[in-house]
Amino acid sequence: MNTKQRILDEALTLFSEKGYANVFVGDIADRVGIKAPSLYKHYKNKRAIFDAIIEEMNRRFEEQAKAMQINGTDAAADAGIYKSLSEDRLLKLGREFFLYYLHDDYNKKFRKMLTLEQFHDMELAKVYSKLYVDDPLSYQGMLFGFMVTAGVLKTDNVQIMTLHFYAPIYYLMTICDREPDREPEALKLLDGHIKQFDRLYGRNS
Amino acid sequence: MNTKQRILDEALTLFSEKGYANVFVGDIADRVGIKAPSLYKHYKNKRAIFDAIIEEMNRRFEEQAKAMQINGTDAAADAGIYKSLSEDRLLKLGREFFLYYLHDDYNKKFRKMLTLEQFHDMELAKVYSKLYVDDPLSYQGMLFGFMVTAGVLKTDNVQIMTLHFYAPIYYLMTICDREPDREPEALKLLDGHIKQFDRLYGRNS
DNA sequence: CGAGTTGGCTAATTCGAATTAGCCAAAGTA
DNA sequence: TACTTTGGCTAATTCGAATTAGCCAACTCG
Repeated sequence: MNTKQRILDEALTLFSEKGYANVFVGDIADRVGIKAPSLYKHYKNKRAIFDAIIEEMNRRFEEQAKAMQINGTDAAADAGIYKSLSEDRLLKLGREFFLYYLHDDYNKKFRKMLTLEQFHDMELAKVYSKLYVDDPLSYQGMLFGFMVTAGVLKTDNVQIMTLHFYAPIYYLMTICDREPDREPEALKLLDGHIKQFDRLYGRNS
Repeated sequence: MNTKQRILDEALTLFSEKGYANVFVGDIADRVGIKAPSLYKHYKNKRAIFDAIIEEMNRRFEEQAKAMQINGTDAAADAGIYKSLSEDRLLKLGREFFLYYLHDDYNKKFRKMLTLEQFHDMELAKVYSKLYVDDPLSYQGMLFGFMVTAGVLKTDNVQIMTLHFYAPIYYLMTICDREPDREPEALKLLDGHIKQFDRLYGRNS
């Protein structure tokens, strides 16, 4: 009954593993448990499946953004919560963020798919940059801005500080996407990174 | 006469732009200025072209590694040169490294191609990680190790410090690969990053 | 010189994958 | 109940792209 959605899910899985061009309509159909021609009852053609995935991601993303904005303004109003930020807490937050993005099935697959398709047209490049480069940076930048105001972090350039926090996380994430075996190693580095970050920028530096 | 090499060059260009699966043998032939079937006088099939590109990269890389090893041991012997490292000099080095990797035609194309193919098999994943993740980190880690010894940089964890230096460079490089228009922005961030890095880890921090 | 090799070409051939045609049963609905 | 829609299937069809066959001119070197 929800075949239409199942098609998107299975297609995303396949696209994220092999890239759009290497996935056959028949592969998707197989995984859904139908025959290739049946798939055309739901989508005009292969490309439409891909486009629907991108659209779904946009939809999900906007929901999430809305939710985060609410959190954000709450947080701004109540800057007090940042004052209590200890190294342990920063560590926990960083790790949670990392593991969520890394393991969340939908995020992981979508990110891998976009990685493989990012050079195909400008629009996809923009989506990639937005989701994995610019938005995380500006969101974290906002949080760090509060923390600087609250005196928990010290810097005269929040943007660069945020880059110093996020770039290693991004770097480690790409490693894990490519070689999942290396996750333990990456997690160890992540901890080292955040601890060191706290030492460099934290209250008592 | 050097058609065989021209094929590799044009194929690399195309693969880096569109990915292996979206490039037709005829496209490559067109750019070389021959007909598709003629191409088979030089390579057994399309895959063999791809493999030859990878092999060539391995060859080039080993040459370069050899050259760097010589430089490396020289440098170790003469640690004095690191003592004179100023912020300006670090900035210049970082920027040169960045721009070289970013613009050097062969590096750029090969990196983009691997980006698109990295999930197709473990071997390619390994090549990617080696070239753009592990080797830069360990090479720069070595240099920074000397600098720490020389007292130019201060840290109790060279590996994390190196991650803090390299991850932003990697992050900015992926932006420029995806959206070349953003290079000016990336260069500004690069400068900010290196200056801040120097302030955080440099002699007078 | 003259046989052989090289590297190009045109004209097939093959083949795999996307898509269409057209049938049918079950579910929904007037 | 009878008509329509939905979503599945099998059997074409189409078509594009990789590869092969087989021809030929130019170069190579004994």
